[in-house]
Amino acid sequence: MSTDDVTGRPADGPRRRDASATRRALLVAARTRFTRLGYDRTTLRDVAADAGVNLALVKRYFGSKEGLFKAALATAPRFLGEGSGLPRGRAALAEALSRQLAAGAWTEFGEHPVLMLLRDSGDEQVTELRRRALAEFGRQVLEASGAAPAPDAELRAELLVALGVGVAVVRSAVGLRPLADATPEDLLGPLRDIVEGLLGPPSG
Amino acid sequence: MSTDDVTGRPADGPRRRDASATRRALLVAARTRFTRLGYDRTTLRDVAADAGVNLALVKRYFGSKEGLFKAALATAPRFLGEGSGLPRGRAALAEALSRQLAAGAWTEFGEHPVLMLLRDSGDEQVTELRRRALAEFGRQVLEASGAAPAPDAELRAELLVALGVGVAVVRSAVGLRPLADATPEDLLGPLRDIVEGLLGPPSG
DNA sequence: CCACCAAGTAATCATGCGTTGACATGGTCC
DNA sequence: GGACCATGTCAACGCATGATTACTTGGTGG
Repeated sequence: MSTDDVTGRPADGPRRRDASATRRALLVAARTRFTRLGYDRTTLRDVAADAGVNLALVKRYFGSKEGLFKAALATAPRFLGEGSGLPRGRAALAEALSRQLAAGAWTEFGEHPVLMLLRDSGDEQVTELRRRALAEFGRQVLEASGAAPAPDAELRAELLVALGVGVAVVRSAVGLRPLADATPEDLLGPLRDIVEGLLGPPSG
Repeated sequence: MSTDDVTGRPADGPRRRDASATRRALLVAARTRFTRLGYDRTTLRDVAADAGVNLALVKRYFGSKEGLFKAALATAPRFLGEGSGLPRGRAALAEALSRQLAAGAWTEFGEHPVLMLLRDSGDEQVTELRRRALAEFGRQVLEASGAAPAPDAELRAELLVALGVGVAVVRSAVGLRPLADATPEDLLGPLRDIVEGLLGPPSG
């Protein structure tokens, strides 16, 4: 398998015996490979090589491949909002969405971070983590949109989550054009229309 | 690995020496496992066991695992439209979408067929197939929606494709609720709003 | 300077998997 | 019935990979 040079390794200077740096290097390399290649196609040997570190150290610091994967997953941003929550109002929501979806600078992941979130290690615990992360995002959308208490408001919010997931997949993993090449500005108009259509007439 | 009994094997009667039936059985088993588990976690031994067939026969009939995968992929429906194209008009489009996305009876795939389409074997040729299939779907959407010749009409159509992909992923692979439990009727209203928001005021 | 322990290394093990080739068997046509 | 080919079976190989163990190295505190 052994795909080479997925990440431009930080070309570290002569760092010697720095445990936390080693940990960090492994994590960065792991995120990139897991995000791009998925769980199975990511080999510990490649990750260790990318990190410039001995293979056995992933056992020392993360216990196992699964442990490394979960640690990498735990560093995934909350997709949108990044903890700070989504901006209020639908126009702002649409804009935040378009920015996040079109951003190209995911150096820590190599691709859109939501792909890391979708990667499957086969562990049910991981599936649950993913579900929770996306549900949380749905909640933020619901809240940010100043939702009318419609009975299907939650469903509509999750459709927006699904849209975000789909766009990330189609852009990063499929490369469908023109979607894959669209800039935040290109995306903004259509996304605004979707948000307004989905969530009802503008309210903020 | 060896997950067992992913598919309720057809409990075939004493079929003996029927090449085409063997081929078909392998294909059905392969579709289910590939769709549910992905390429890497699907083992030929499990597929053969599901099909009630000897392992070496996949070499005979499909040459290799990659060959089996491509054959399985080739049987994936065109996602929507199923060759016949999408119904004309936006209301009909929204309805077709909601039906396809909410359908539960994908016995040949075990999950929504779009997941099969997203499965990655690492082969670039497969990526291209996928791109083509989704692009084709985008074209159908564009055409079915009686698009105004807006400069970003294509982009908007592909956003609808992305939505479909995202919903399939979030429903089948993530299990986000309430989205995962939504019926076609539940989906219809919100989808209609999205379609109309995205594609402009109703025109058919 | 020395002892000690964390950090790092190298070699090896165990296993699961795709692939392969040699062999058995059934059905069909002369 | 016998030859012949398609169909199906069996056992094994080779390889990649995750895991593990025994060992070395370096720096830090006494």
